[in-house]
Order: sequence, then C-alpha cells, then structure tokens
Amino acid sequence: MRPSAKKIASLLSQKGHKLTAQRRAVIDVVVNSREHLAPAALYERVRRAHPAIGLVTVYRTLEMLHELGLICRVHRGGKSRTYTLAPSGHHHHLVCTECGIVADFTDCDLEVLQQRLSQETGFKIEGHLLQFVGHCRNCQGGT
Amino acid sequence: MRPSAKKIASLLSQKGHKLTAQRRAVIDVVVNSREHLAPAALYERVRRAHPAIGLVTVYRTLEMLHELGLICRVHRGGKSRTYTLAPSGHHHHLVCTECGIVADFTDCDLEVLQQRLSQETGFKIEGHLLQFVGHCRNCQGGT
DNA sequence: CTTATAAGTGAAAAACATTTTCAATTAAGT
DNA sequence: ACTTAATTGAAAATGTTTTTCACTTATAAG
Ligand SMILES: [Zn+2]
Ligand SMILES: [Zn+2]
Ligand SMILES: [Zn+2]
Ligand SMILES: [Zn+2]
Repeated sequence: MRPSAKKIASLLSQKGHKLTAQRRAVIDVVVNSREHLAPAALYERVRRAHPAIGLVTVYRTLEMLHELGLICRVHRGGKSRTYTLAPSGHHHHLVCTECGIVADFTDCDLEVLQQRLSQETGFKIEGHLLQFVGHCRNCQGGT
Repeated sequence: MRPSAKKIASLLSQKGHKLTAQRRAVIDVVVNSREHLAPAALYERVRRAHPAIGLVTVYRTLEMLHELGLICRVHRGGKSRTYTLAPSGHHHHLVCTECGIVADFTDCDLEVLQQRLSQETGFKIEGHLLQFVGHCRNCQGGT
C-alpha cells in the first residue's frame, strides 16, 4: 500500500525537519502522481496548488525525501533525473527511450554475481543499478 | 586484444569520415588510456599533443566513436559521462563512489529476467544497464 | 500567547555539462 | 592544383543542478 501524504509528512517531522507549506505541497504532488517526474515537471504541478513556490525548494525537498528513502530517484543519462514515490523496498526500472515512461520491477537475483565480483575485484559492493531500456507498448510503431 | 589507433582510424575513414589531426589525437589518447575518462579529462590529455584542439571537437569525436561502437560510454548519474576503449563486446561496470574508478566485468545472465519482463510489460527491451557501486580496495579505509 | 532562533525559502547568480551556430579551414577526390 | 563537402573552434545558447544570502517562518521554550 502506498504511503499517504500524512505519513510522509510525519516521518519528515520525526527526523527533525520542519513541516512547511511548500514541503506539504511537494509531497502531495508526489503522492498523487503515478509517474516518475523530473523536478521541473513536479514544479509545474506544485505551482498549481502553491503558486509562490520556487524551483529550488522543489529540488531541495525532493533530495530530502530521497535521502530519507521515501521517494526513489532515477538518473536518465543526459536528461534530467526523475523522482517517484518509492514502492516498498528494493526495485528496478524499465525505461522507454522514446517517451521516457518508467515501469518498476522488484526481483533481480544479483547476489551470486555480486559476491563473486566482490571477491575478484576487492570492491566492497554497496548497491547496484539495474535498468532495462527499450520501447514501451505505445512507442513500438514506426521510427 | 585491444584495437590499435591505426585500426580505429581506418574504420573511421571507411565509414566516410575525414581523418583529421584532431581525431587522430583523440583516438591516440583513448587507445592509450586504461581508465574511463570524461570529455574534459580527455581534452586535457589531448591538448598535450595537440594544444590547439577545442573541447567541442573532443565531444564530437567521442560521440562519433561511440556511435560506431568503437568506444563505450558510461553515464554516471549527475556527474559527467565517461568514455573508454570498448573491450570486446558486452560488458558492465563496478564504480567506486569515492574515487570514481571503474572496473569492468562481462557476464550478467539477464536473459531470463529480460524475457519475463518483456512479456509482463509489453516493452520491447533493447538493452540493459547493470552497474554495481561500492568502494574500491583503496577507498575502504575511514569515512 | 510572546519570543528566540535555527531551519527554510526563493530570486538571482554561479557552476557545470553539453549542444548549437557559423565563419573560416581543410581532407580527400578529381 | 582545384573543388567542395566535411570539419573545426570560439562563442553563445541551453538545460540542469547548486550555491548564496537576505528575508521569512515553524517550532519549542518561557
Ligand atoms: Zn514509450
Ligand atoms: Zn535489485
Ligand atoms: Zn575508490
Ligand atoms: Zn550485461
């Protein structure tokens, strides 16, 4: 079950952050969006409810939510990053290179590989990034 | 066996591109570097042999080599992308978040997962990005 | 309900990475 | 040598993210 805006706000507060109107507005938009959104797109949506907010604050709030593990961030080489409400726990992405839509999936089974690489290279592996790219159902026609 | 500068230059030429002194200089640096390098870093190195070259040309040449599949490009969320001579075929990376060093590995076994995702989501999957992050041997002390 | 204050805000500027423009140069074929 | 389309590089444009700093405000203490 997706966390509510109230829940997220309260977690923020518990961590010693102030609950400002701007932060509530950003949280509302994130909670009510299914898609992964770039800061600029989120900014547009947030402004509908809170016209005076600054883009900087959106950036700051998103980073903060991300650091608390409440939302998930995706880097899309070159393009701007996107954020979305974190589904429960570890997951990965499937990105459409045409329209940018992102689908999530949760299983990856990389432990064995990770273990072996760690031994071979001496790296202390702390995480992984797994992402498939391709074309979504809508973008398979033409071009 | 890594391709030689001569080999790369000749491939470039075969594809109908001109063989300029600038391109030769970029190719030389790429061939003689083991690390993944950002355009700016490559630019610095290229300037030692060819002081008058412009950063733009380095960008253009790298993109061109990448499009021909001769070098491999890595996006590092947020930071600048890096390029390196393509080891033969498909491979992945292990990145140190402290110093940025990159190690390559070649096996990933993602076909089964890919097949299943493709069916479940309707995506036509064209590639994947797999990357482990952690700390290399040198960067494991402290912090 | 004040008051104090540390946290938060936002406009503007800075910092970057990358791309575009365009006049001048040059590799390569005839 | 001549021609010409490809290439170059300085500068400007673009686009994203970060920094700065004077001003505002949430929150907690009195
Ligand atoms: Zn699509
Ligand atoms: Zn995973
Ligand atoms: Zn390191
Ligand atoms: Zn692979």
